[in-house]
Parts: sequence; structure tokens; C-alpha cells
Amino acid sequence: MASEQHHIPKPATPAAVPGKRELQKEARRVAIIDAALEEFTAQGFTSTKLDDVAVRAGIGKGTIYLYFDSKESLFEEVVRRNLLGSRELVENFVATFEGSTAELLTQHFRNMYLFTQNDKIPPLMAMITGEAVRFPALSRFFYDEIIKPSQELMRRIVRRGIERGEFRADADDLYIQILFAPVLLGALNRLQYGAFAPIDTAKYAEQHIDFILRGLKA
Amino acid sequence: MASEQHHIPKPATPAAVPGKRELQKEARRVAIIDAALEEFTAQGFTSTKLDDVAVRAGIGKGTIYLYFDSKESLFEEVVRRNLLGSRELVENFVATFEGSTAELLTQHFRNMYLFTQNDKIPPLMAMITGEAVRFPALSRFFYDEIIKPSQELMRRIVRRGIERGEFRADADDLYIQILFAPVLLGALNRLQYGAFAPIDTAKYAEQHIDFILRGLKA
DNA sequence: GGCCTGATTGACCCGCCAGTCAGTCCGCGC
DNA sequence: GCGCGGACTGACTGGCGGGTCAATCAGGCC
Repeated sequence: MASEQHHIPKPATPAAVPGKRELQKEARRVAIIDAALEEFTAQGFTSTKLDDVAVRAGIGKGTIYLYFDSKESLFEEVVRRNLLGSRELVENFVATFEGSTAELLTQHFRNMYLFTQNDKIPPLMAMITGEAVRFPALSRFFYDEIIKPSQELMRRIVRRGIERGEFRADADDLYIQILFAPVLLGALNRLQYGAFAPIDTAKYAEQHIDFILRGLKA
Repeated sequence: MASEQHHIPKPATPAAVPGKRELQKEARRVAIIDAALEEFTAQGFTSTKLDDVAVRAGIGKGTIYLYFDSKESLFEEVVRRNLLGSRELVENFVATFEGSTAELLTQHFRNMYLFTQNDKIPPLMAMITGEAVRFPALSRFFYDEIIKPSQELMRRIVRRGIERGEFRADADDLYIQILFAPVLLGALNRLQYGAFAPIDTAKYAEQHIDFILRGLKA
């Protein structure tokens, strides 16, 4: 604070030459988030010790605080990183699909099931559900970023089917959650009861898709 | 004891001192469980302080330990008390129903929706989901006592429909979760997103029931 | 009233852990 | 190779909360 910047040592083209430290920083950040995901999903938010996160990430605890303000903000970042993703990709797929809407719906649901097969996802969902009461802001974020767009996309598919005469017209105001629910619940069930009541996800998915098509057809 | 301030009991324990200690004990037990339910569902398991439970129950913290071994066993008892219940009643209703299976199914689902309308239930479900990782035994208990019987009952209804020629025969090996899921997810959704994305549960329920009947009919 | 016994209490103990910061390390520019 | 400054560390602190227990209270009985 004693001096204004009388000497700017910044070298040329900082973007082109990341430098060892720059690379390190992003790698650290990712390592912390990954480690935190592991710990949070295994222990739950409150029971997770930042010491354990640090050990898993191979760093000292203090370092976490160079990258994140608090345990809470780390948690939010974990959710953000792991759930936001392929939205554009999926929307594009739906927008450009050329076959029948039944096929589109089938493929779309298969994709969703594939997504929830990722081992990280169900524990994350469970955690968000469990912590929802104490993190209403997180619920809101989750709704705005994941749930709502997914519902809108699904609604678009249903409308497409109606317009083409494939689906019954009064499906237009159907609560989209009714279509979705088995995907999400299936994921949670696998997590909670999978050990002693295993589910054949492929069969489950096909039955579900078949069920939906029956329910929607004109 | 010179400066002993009279520790007149709180508003609790009015003049009513008719019964014996036995009655008092059961009442205390219930009071603790009720208070714990409130706190657990509002704060989550780990964040709930037994001091707060005690205050809410109008007793001292030490008293909780006269009735329960630990915070954990109190938690399990809360779940037990609030979710086990009307099983016989419901099974009897299904067993003796005389109308069409479509009517039976409709009524049964309406009952389930009614049950999940109880304000205690969704937070409890959310909590169980959230704590599942750390309490696998609770998951097991929950599955054996609630999920499995519910699924078996539903399966019986589906079979009844098939036998009477109302439902398609190949619905027999359908994953029952697919039918259930919207009920449970609806409850969780109301809890998590109800504040900013309200759901008309009655309409949701009717749409869901209609959807299921379409999916099942012969 | 006096006494016994079991119920109740809440101050206290103690381990735990989020968050801090003084000290150390090390890449980088010169 | 040298020293600056940012990156990193981990011992430490402060408070929190589960669980305990010595002290106290009160119902029941004579």
C-alpha cells in the first residue's frame, strides 16, 4: 500500500504462456473439488472434515482456504461443477432430431438414465435432498439450473409429439415431473437400497420408457 | 441454597397430576420424540442440538438420556414412530375392496397422496435420503418396513387387475417403483421447490393416476 | 411431617473441527 | 544465483455440542 504500481513486471502474453504456477493453481482447484466430492458424498456435508478433504487432495488444510471462502462455498462449487454440463449438447440433440417423437423420447430418456448411472450423481442428488432444508439457496440454484431446464426440454418434446399427432393433445398440461420421477427415484433407490435390493437399470429404463409412451400416445 | 431462586417449572406440567409416574413417563417419551422430529426435520440430523430438543420438549437435556441411549437412537425412534402405522388398515382395505381394479388403484393412490400431504412426511423422507449414507442400517430398516411392503401391496393390486383382465398381462414383472415414483418425488419436490414452484397436488395426483391407468390397461 | 427412592436437572467435561496466521517454500524475473 | 512475493503449510484457537453426574426434587408411603 505504500507505493502505487511503479513497476509492472507482468510479462508479455500471459494467456499464451500459462506458466507452471498457473497450471498448478487450476489443477489444485480441481483436485480440491474432486476430493471434496468424494468426502461429501461419503460422509455428508456436516460430517465431512476439511482435514480429510485436504489429505485426499494431497495438500494442507490451509490451502483449501486459498481457493474457497468456506466449507459451504466449497460445497456449492462441488455441486456446480458436477451437475452443470452438457445442457447445450442435449438441447441441440433434441432440437435437431429428425425421427418420430417416440424415438426422440426414447433416446432422451436413455441418455438421462445413462447420466444417472454415473456413480457420482446419485450421491450428489441424495446430498442435495438431505441438505435442502439448510441450504434453501442451493435448492433454488438446483431448480433453476437443472430441474427447470430439464422440464422445459421435456415439455418441448411432448409438444412436438402432440403437434405431430403422435401424442394425445391433453398431455400438454401434464406435470412433467410425473414423467421424470422414475429416473430420479431409480437413482436414489439404487443408492439407498441397491445393496440388498438390486435393480436391473437397463430393464427398468426400458419398462419406464414403454410405460411413458403408452401413457402419452394419441 | 440461600439465594435459591424458585425454579418454578415451565408452562408444561399444569395442575394435571392425576396419573402416576408411569403415565408421565410415556408422555415424556412422546414429547421428546415429537420435539426431536421438529428439530431434525428443520435442521437435519447433525445440526440438531439436543439442547434445542430438550427446550422444545420442555425438559432438561439430561432427561433425554433417561429415555434414549444416544442422539442416534433417538433419531431411529423418531423415524420408527412416524412412519410405521396404518399398514394393516391399508392392506385390509385393498384385500376387501370389491369394485374394479382401476377404482381400487385410484383410491389407493389417492390415499398415498393424502399420506404424503402430511407435513411431517416429506421432511422425514428427505432426511432419511440425506442420512442414508451414514446410516445404512436405517436404509435397510426403511426398506424392509416401508418400501418393500408398499411394493408388495401394489404388486398385488396389479396382479388383481391382470387376473380380472383389466390390465395387460405383461405388467406383471413391471418394476413397481415406476408406478410409485411420482408420489415420492412429488412430496420431495413440494418440500424443496414448493416455495417458488408450487404444485397443485390434487391435479398432479389425478394426472398421475390417469397416466398409470393408461399405462396398465389391457 | 419424615423418609426413601427414582426422576430430573443443568453445569461441566472433553473431543472435535472450521477457520486463522506466522512461518516456510519455491518459481520467476533479473 | 539471488531475492522478491505469492503459494503453501499445519499447529493453534475458539466455540460448540454430545454425553455425564452430583445435586436436587417430588411422588408415595407410613
